[in-house]
Amino acid sequence: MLDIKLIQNDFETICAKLRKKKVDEILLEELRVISLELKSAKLLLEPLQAEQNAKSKLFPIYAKEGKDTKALQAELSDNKIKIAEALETVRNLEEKLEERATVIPNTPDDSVPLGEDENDNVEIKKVLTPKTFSFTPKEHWDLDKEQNWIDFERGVKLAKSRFSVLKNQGAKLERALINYMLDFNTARGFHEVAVPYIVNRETLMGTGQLPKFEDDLFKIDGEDLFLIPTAEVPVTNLFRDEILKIEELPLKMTAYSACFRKEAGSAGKDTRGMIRQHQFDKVELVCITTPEQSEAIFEEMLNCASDLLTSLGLPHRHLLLCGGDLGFSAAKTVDLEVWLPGQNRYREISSVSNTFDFQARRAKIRFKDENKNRLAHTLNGSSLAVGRTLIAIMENYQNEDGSISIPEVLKKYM
RNA sequence: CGGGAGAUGGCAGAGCGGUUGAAUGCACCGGUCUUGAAAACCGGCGAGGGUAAUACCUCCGGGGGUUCGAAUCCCCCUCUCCCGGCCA
Repeated sequence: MLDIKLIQNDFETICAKLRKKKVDEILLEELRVISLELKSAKLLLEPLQAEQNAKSKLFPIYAKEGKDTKALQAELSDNKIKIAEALETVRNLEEKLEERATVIPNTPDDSVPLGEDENDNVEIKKVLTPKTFSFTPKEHWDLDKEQNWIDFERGVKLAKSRFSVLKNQGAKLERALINYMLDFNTARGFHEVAVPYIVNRETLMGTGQLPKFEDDLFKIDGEDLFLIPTAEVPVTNLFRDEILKIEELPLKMTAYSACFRKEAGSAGKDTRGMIRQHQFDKVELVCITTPEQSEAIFEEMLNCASDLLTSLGLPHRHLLLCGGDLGFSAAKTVDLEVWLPGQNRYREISSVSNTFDFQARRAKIRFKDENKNRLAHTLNGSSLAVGRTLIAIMENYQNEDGSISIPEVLKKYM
């Protein structure tokens, strides 16, 4: 959530920043007006409450002195009605403010380039050169005809489209990748956690998926519970409503989880193969830091994911997302795109984001700094999307006879 | 899913209608003492809003109600624990 004080005191700056994310200024102006109305409504309410509190305390004193309380009681009964009215106004405004503030995205960092969509993202660097094949490399679904690692048809039978089944070496490679990734991350000081795949509304509010993106989530029928779209949600919320000790920071965590996404709005996109599924595996990095540390930790997370790809021998590039392509909660995001020789293009395989204090404000994740409670910074990044890594290995490690080699680092996991 | 008990500050745990935002203990922070540490003693120590700083307001699981006044009384919900059933 945005800092309402900034809306009140530095409106122009917020507007300028959110222009990068194409947020309608009218929404912000509305927010500003409501917040000011709320402020004055409270100024009306609080003296009434103060009076009620002070005068109510007179009753035991009057009783001791044997004084009559009739008049006082009448006066306070009257005041009570005024309080109820003023309170009603305050509550309505609070509700309105909450409703509007929670759907405004995070402000982009100054380093975020201007741009409309993914075409305006800025390539920072390429890592590893794609190898040249002496034959025409196949796409993973063609390779699979030979390998029989992925069963697309029966995935659909069991659930619906965009579900698949892994078999044989495919299933084993998936498992090997998860273990390898977790080991890689823990060697770099990230602590492993295993979290629930089903979370409540508050948790999803905390990281920003709700209230705005409910349609993208699988909801449990009859309960106010949802399947997680990423481990970022439960892991970040581990510290919701907590005040951490500054010495504990940065908190560096890594978690494997299955992820569930409705992929609403991506009809017709990536319908072939295993690129875009309703259920996929991912190993995630989540950090909670002080504002002072967050920039450095962001680089550390990015390097971790990039080095992981390098260690697997997978060529990739770093893309700095432009304002138009930034996610709701992110202030800054670098995507990692892996080279897929079969598709002859780079495809997203990781996304590392710094949300600054946006999620921390929503989730009330603070730390104590010299007796003061300050909002923490939260960061998240994939390291990596497992299914896409599997595909990348298939396509990059394919041989002319249709067989697939296993990357050296994974051999001991197979 | 059935029967019982409960939810209070970082933890433990009082309070059960009136200067109680909350006793006490532990933990924590500062000080005295000590070569240093421990012990002992003194002081501080929940969160959010508001203010230049005070005042002041809100919060005792969540929501509603009774009252001049609620942590305390009533209703609903959620969660936790114990007993039984079911089950990885």
